[in-house]
Amino acid sequence: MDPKARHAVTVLRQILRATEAYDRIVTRDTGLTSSQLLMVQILDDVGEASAGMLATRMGISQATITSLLHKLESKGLIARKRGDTDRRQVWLSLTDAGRTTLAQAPEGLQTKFGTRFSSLPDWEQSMLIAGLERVASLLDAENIDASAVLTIGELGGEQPG
Amino acid sequence: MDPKARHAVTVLRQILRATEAYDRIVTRDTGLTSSQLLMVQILDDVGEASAGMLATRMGISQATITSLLHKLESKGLIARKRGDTDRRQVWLSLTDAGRTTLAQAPEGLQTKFGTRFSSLPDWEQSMLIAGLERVASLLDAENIDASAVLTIGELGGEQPG
DNA sequence: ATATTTCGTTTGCTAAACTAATTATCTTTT
DNA sequence: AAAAGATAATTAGTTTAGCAAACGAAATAT
Repeated sequence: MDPKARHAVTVLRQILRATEAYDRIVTRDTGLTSSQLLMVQILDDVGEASAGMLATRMGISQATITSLLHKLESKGLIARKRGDTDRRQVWLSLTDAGRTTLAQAPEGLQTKFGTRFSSLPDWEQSMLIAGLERVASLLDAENIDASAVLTIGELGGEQPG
Repeated sequence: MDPKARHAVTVLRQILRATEAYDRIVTRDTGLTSSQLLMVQILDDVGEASAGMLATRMGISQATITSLLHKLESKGLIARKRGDTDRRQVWLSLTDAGRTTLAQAPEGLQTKFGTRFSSLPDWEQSMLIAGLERVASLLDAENIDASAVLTIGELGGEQPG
């Protein structure tokens, strides 16, 4: 692999790591981990959602949703309600406490990074965004998902699925 | 928050999520998690490194290095050797099996992001890396506290601590 | 010689995420 | 209507990353 490509990957990982470290701070401040925060934010967005919908939207499994839900429920931030038409479903929504917490913990990652970002000169903001979008397109999860497995399957003996 | 800042955050999220999804695929296909793979790659790069150097380079704690090391050692990919001049140090290097695995495994990263990235014109590669590093520094700034913030520029009213 | 620092390891914890199996409920098919 | 199948959420159990704190061993400073 090109040295530059490798370097790019390294920096990407640094960003990941920085974000994680960042998350820890947010967690300390808000009492919510980033996944939990995201869940709360989405619920604030959509008002109400079933567990499965959240799973899809967050890109994680239902089991993980359940476990996040436990935590948020025990903190009193989310309420659950059995579905009317379909009693298997569990509808989730923010409690008042949830909304309050969200209002106080405004946007976690967004605030600080956003503030710093906003203070950059306009041309640099544009440039960074363009770069990030480029990287995102290079990473593009869907594309990878479909084709990568097939490509790689030829490597060794084992076949996923 | 600025629309641009918000947008930047959104794209950043996309990148994070894409990367995570990506990691899962790489892990499935190579048998190495992304952290493990990175460790192997670095060792391939530098030939030999002490545990502490790896920790610094990877941006994780020594304790975590040790635990990754255990896994890679048990897979026979990495060998350890006590330092000659300083016997506290542990020098790590790839075994033949490690090199072999890496030679087969990198398809995961190469075929997609790496290949795509490598195919970009050189100036764009440099630009993207610079942008990523900038973003990393923005994310990191909060962590590293006031001193780093100054390096980045006059940012705004807020003072950590 | 003694104290301090440094390097790596161990221990013990948190949190996310997965899979597989289970329960409860809906939907089809017979 | 009863049996079979599909779907929603949960539970159980596992893996992995990561950290901090305590610790032993070795190097360095006093």
